[in-house]
Amino acid sequence: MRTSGFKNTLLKALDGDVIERLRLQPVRFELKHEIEKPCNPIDHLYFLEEGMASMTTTFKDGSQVEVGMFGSESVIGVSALMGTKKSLNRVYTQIAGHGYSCQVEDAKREFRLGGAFQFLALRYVQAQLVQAMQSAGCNAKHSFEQRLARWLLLCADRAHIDTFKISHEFLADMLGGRRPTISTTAGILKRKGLIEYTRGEIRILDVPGLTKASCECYLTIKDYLDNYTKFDTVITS
Amino acid sequence: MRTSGFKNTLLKALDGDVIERLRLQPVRFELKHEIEKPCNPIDHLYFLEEGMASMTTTFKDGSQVEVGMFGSESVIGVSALMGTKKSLNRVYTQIAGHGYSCQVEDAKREFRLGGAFQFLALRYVQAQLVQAMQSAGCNAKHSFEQRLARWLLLCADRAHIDTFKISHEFLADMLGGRRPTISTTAGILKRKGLIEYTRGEIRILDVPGLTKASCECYLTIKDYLDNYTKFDTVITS
DNA sequence: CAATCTTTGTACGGTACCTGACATAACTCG
DNA sequence: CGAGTTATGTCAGGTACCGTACAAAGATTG
Repeated sequence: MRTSGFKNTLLKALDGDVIERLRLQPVRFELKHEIEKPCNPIDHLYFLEEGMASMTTTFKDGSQVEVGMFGSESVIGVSALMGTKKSLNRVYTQIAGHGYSCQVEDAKREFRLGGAFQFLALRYVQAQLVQAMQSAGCNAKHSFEQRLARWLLLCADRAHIDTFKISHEFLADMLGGRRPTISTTAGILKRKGLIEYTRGEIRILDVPGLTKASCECYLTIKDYLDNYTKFDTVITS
Repeated sequence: MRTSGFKNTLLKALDGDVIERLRLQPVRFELKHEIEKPCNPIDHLYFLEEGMASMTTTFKDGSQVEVGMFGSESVIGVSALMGTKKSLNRVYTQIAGHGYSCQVEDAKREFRLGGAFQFLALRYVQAQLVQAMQSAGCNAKHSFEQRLARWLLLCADRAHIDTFKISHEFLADMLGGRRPTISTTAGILKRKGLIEYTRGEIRILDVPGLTKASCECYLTIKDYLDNYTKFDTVITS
């Protein structure tokens, strides 16, 4: 019997000898820690075991919008394997947690072998692309209520928890809206009995209900993130 | 002296022996031809020499939003190299043109060699990701006028032309808006002297002016698409 | 426990875009 | 050249969200 003990989707799928070659180091991720800064060199890849991090695009005026989430299914920094030396976007911890780090050189060496690690890393890049593309469509067409519901559900799935510390202010930033809009929208979901919240903390009460309040984007992204390692994932609508 | 004669960024950058192994076939792309259909198997990669194609996400209600453009800098179907068997999105010709096709098996074989083709394909995937991520942010935060200007400029850059046949109806679909909104917005740009148009045809008159009317997303995406083959591209803001 | 800071509730005028409808103009084909 | 089709102009009422402001309530610090 071989239980690797990892919670991370990628690490779980890799053989012991690959894991050894990656020379992983345990890491803790504190709240609001900036894992990648735009234009800064990427020197480590990170595999989350617990917690959640967001990737955002930042505009010149300082505003930002979320374009992807990282949880225990993710690798942070795969773009380094794609030939990019410097990070394109900001990535930072939304929910504190822990995981493993790996030197870029070790990851690149393993990637070049063309085995399981390459396969999984490429599949994960594809998953990131799906997230970004679906977000692009979603942000153009769906209401705040739908998008807030989508965000809460995806966040809960990434971090495997139903209660998280997050302020309306931050949610507004993630969804590309204003804080008062989030407050009223969250109020609507609360009155519907789908969530409850107090100062700085939100709890999901009714997942099916919230799924119904969200747009199809939630399930599209969830399905892909849950199944991207499988050989021939197809998202059927 | 070695001039390959290709206009496609990737093909131009590849050695003759790689080109031979890819066993390219010339292809014409008719207007509104669907190059990839969602959930359909990908069996060819396409390298555009002239023309422009859009990738869109399609929602259950049939509406769609553009998430990426393909021009002479692109490869269509790279996700097949990332381990995906079936297309995730719709890709179709917006401006008729021509290029080359390549069997997925030939491309995969070449990709596995880990040489220049792999390098360039991976860089291009990264470029697609940048496009999708920037679009996600742009769709959330920028006005229709900015986004329309951005679209026209990117389209002109992809296809290397300043006049193209496209209806307001299609533009509305691309940007995720309604046709009347496009008509009024296009009217504004026309009155500003930045573009002119007649039934089904738009011409860009003033590129710097249109750039000013667009958002920063135009230059961010353009810079990346223009330079993704270079070793250490950094988008500095 | 008072002072301060952070987070949330709420209100209000303004604007961008939607929804739907109808009119007009241009191209296409018989 | 007339009929049908497709593309654009425009309008009017409605809604979602913005921008800003201020008040209230919970947390934190001295």
